[in-house]
Amino acid sequence: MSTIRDVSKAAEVSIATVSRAISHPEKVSKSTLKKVNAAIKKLQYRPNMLSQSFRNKTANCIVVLVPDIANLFFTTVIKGIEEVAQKRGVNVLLGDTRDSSGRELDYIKLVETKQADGIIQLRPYTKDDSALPIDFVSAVNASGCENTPYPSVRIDNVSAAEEVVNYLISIGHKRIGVISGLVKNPHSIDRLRGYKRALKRAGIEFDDRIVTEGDFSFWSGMNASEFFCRIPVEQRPTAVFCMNDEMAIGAIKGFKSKGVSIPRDLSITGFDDLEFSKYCDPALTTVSQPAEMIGKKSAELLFQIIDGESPSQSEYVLPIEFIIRKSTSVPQP
Amino acid sequence: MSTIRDVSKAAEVSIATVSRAISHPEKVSKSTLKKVNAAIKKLQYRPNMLSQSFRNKTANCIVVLVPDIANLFFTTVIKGIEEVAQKRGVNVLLGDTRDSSGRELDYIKLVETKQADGIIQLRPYTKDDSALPIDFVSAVNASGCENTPYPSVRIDNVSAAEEVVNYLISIGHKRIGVISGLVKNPHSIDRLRGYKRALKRAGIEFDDRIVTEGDFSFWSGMNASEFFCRIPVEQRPTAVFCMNDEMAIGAIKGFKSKGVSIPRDLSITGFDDLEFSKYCDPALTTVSQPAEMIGKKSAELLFQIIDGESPSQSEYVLPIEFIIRKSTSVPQP
DNA sequence: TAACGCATGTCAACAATTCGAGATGTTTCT
DNA sequence: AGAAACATCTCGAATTGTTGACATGCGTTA
Repeated sequence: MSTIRDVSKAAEVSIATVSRAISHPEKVSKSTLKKVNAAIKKLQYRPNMLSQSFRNKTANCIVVLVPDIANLFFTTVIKGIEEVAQKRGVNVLLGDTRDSSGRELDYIKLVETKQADGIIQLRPYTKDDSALPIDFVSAVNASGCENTPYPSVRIDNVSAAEEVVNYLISIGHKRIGVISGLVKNPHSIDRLRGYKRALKRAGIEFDDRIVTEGDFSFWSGMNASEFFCRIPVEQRPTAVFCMNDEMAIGAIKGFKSKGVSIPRDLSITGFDDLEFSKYCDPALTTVSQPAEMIGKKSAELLFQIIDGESPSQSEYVLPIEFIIRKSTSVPQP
Repeated sequence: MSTIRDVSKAAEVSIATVSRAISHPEKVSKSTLKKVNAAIKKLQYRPNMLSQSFRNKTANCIVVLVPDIANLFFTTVIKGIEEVAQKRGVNVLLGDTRDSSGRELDYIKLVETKQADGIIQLRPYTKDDSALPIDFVSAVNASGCENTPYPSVRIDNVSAAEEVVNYLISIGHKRIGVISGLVKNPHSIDRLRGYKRALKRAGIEFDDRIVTEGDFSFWSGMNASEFFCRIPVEQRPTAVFCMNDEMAIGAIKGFKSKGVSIPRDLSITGFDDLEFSKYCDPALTTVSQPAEMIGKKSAELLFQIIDGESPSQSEYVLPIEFIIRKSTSVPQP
């Protein structure tokens, strides 16, 4: 492989001139530029980015920590991140952590050892979170929750959940069940708070007997439907607030197989607005997150931090959209 | 951030000794090793990998070109790749190409500019494929097709398809339809060849009126079911060979909604064995690819190439498993 | 002719590794 | 005992590809 030295020889100029011809062509006379370009072409020269990075003390690479790379919501966020990174000529290294903090630490090591310039963490930060020693690295949290101790871009989970439940109440529901994610998960905590807030506002008492825990998966949604079917009809909720779309879709499938008609007998709402959610039967009423925008904003924020600019805001709360489709209706009398 | 120089000062030894203490501790006396480690700890020293990579002329990083990062089959292959790479201390950069050759070229540039040491391409190679100028970079093709002009790890699509169709014939089917992927796709081409080979062996004539083109998506499978329903019953196939699971599941959904019972009225087979395929109703008869093994093998192969060893084999064809579940049965008389 | 601008060249710096050489200590042989 | 041979450990210096600060040389203009 040819180096800048070979080019300088072939073009009969100094190394510095070649370097300038590449990165600051305006500082080089047209005739030399021509010579240099000809030599570059002839030798098929490609600047060694490794050396460049080394010299400039930046890796031109950021890491995105993804808990689950197959999750469609994340891939959309990543798309937003990549768009911004690409404009800057920065590579995006996807770190599939599979919810393992060991793997997460491995990726953080990349930043500590200068192989990457910063990190975007795509998971909610929990209070006792030791995984990310952020003091030494540039990091941004995307699609997390309140109280993240470092810069973040997210939605207001509390208000979003509240809006959903407010809607259910407004169309006449009084007993509203919940299929929660894992109860320790910050998203679950925030969304449950929103749920409670809406109840309180309407003067409905919270009843933990119609709240069940899932794990955000399709199957846990299906299981949860059994939980509700075991409740005597008169005590059974007329609507169920699911903390994500996957569980909502699982629940719909479960209820349908037990002869519960959605939305006639039971209204169901989701959270996330997956691609599939508008096609399922019935189309799901849900909360749409601005996933791509979350990605873009968090990348922009990270680059500000890497550049050493103190960002004007260190917490961006982006607006959500509540989408009413066919899985909700007024309760049967 | 502290450098090796700071450590050498703190430990009162030379830089060379610190370097050895880290990478060849057995060559350093115990007393110096102690001093050095103490200094490293005190200064929180982390070796600058960028500098290391630069010196060693390797980036310790490989790129995996993925057409669609949300595809479960690919994520399993990636898991296999990551496992092997991790053992070697090499990072895996996921390049989501979204089937754009422009993006693919961007990632190849990483190898040309030494930011990565090699590439694993996760898509079938087509004849007129200009995207990967492999002459200059270490590259391996994974889960592609026959006639890939550079080292590859794959299954035998032709034989796999043949095995499926042989089975359908063996249980009594004589008219077997096809839901193909895009007809120019090498996978479609190979699988269709296997289909034809099985027909020929059984003395059944090929009939292109019961072959329809999809695009490997759920929706195209559903559409295809309409295509078959429009065929008069007596000319309609008794079994349909789908070129992947997604389309098979779409087709099952489509047929069921039109009152066609699977497998009583019609047998359906898939290809890939997605996680979901054993849970769908009826559970799908399909071809299981050794996805994780494909990942592992291709990573091992790539590392051999990077190390300059000429691999003993440049084409690995891994065995598949044909899994008979509930979506196939003997045809109705 | 001094001052200036422009194009180009020289050289140091970046952080780590590695080779050859030197220093020190240990064993073996006469 | 003294010297030679050897082993072990450590160090200095060169090396890697690129960049940017500074220097140089040349022609133009005040």
